[in-house]
Amino acid sequence: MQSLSAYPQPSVTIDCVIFGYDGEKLSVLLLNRKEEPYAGMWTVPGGFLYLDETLEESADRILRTKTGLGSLYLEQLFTFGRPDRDPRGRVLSVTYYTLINPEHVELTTGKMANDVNWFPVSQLPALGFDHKDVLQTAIQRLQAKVTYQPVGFELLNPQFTISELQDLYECILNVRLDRRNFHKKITASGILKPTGQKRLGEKNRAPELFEFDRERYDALVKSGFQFKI
Amino acid sequence: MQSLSAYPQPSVTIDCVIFGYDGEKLSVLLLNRKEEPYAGMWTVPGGFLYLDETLEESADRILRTKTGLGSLYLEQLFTFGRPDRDPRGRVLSVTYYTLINPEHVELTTGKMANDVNWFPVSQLPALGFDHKDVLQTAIQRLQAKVTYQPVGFELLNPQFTISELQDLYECILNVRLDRRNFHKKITASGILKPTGQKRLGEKNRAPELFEFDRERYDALVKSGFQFKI
DNA sequence: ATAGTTTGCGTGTTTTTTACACTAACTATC
DNA sequence: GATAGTTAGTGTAAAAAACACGCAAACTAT
Repeated sequence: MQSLSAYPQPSVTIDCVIFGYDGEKLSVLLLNRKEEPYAGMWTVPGGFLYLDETLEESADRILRTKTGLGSLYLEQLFTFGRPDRDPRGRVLSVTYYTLINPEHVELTTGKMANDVNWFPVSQLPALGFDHKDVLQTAIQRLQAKVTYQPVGFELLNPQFTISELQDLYECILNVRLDRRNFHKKITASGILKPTGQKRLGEKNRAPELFEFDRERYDALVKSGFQFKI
Repeated sequence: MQSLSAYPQPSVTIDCVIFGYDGEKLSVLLLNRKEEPYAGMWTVPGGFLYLDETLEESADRILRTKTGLGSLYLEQLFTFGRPDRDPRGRVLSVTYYTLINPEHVELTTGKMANDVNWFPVSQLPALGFDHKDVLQTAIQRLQAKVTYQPVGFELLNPQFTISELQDLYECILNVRLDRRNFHKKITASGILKPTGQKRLGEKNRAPELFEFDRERYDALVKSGFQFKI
């Protein structure tokens, strides 16, 4: 059995695109780099893979260390591998992405970075490495995914109104949807669990509060159901 | 600027799932391994990444060397990275997949393998490494993709009949479609270019021959068109 | 009580999907 | 060269889904 060291070995980083939705706009979490290369520039949080951890474990560790976020549900996005993408040498980047509600988490700037911050996807700063490509790929994937799977519920409070959900969809897809048809479609889909409660206190009719019915959703998926907006 | 060698480096292989459709069934190209680990078992064609080539260039080189196939349109599938997936040590696998017509290509068994052969996806042999997972992921991806993008045309002759196209879709998706509705839908989509010719010689009405109109398809995609079966 | 606002429900219209019938065109055979 | 057998191509009606709205109900502010 031939030894692995007979073959040249690249370095591998795990980079994570964290999308955030604050009720108004879609943002992404970026780190300001303290070290070369690209010191002072912004990048998606990432770090080198250790040899004894899975890709997902690595992503979790890196996010905890650099941003204070942990236990996120991450989905693999793409592996970037242009030979010149890192000036230090050959570095592959296995990327992951997820969606969170920025108001539900607390950020901690790890000691490797100058700063950690949210940027609206419509106003991104200059990015280091090939992270512009990474973000573009992530946004495309998110848009594609959101139309046929109920992602996005993580971004809302556990109890939310249909209008809040609609705002989220409009924001991610960058479209405008008819309020009444959205209401009909989403309630008919069977994945919203009515709580029977209302949100009072606003200066108009109190909307009903719903929860995402994951059990029901999983059951529907099993029997061939396809979520569609 | 810190050196890359401060971090442990895994090995990286590129593995390719080559689907083939011969007019009847969906198959996949497998190699019988000559060397340890998993000598004598079947795996998807793959090899180690060199440091000066892109991931796609690597895939192309590996396929040429091991199967004789070159210049295929490959799409990235997933990166597998369980720490125990290779007994020799930490090896990531960046996987690619594509679809070809086995009758249009000639296979060459590289000197690293005992044999190269097609296997129907419904009758797979025991597979080395985690290639069972790789194939399962690839089939799922292919099925998802084929429903909203016109992949599959590569598997047919440049000129094909609508029935041939339908057979292909039924085979990949493993469903049965109504002949007349399929005909209507696919001709209405505007991505088939009529050739005005017919295929004679069979013992029934001669069907019209079509070509895939890639120009028209690209134009449609640009203006927001979504192909759907 | 009333005005202002947003929610929830209803309804008619258009488009898409589905199911199925029938005729046309080709080959093989007598 | 007529006829049977087979698959190709077209049509059409019903069902379902998508779309475009109207309107009353429910809440707050005044």
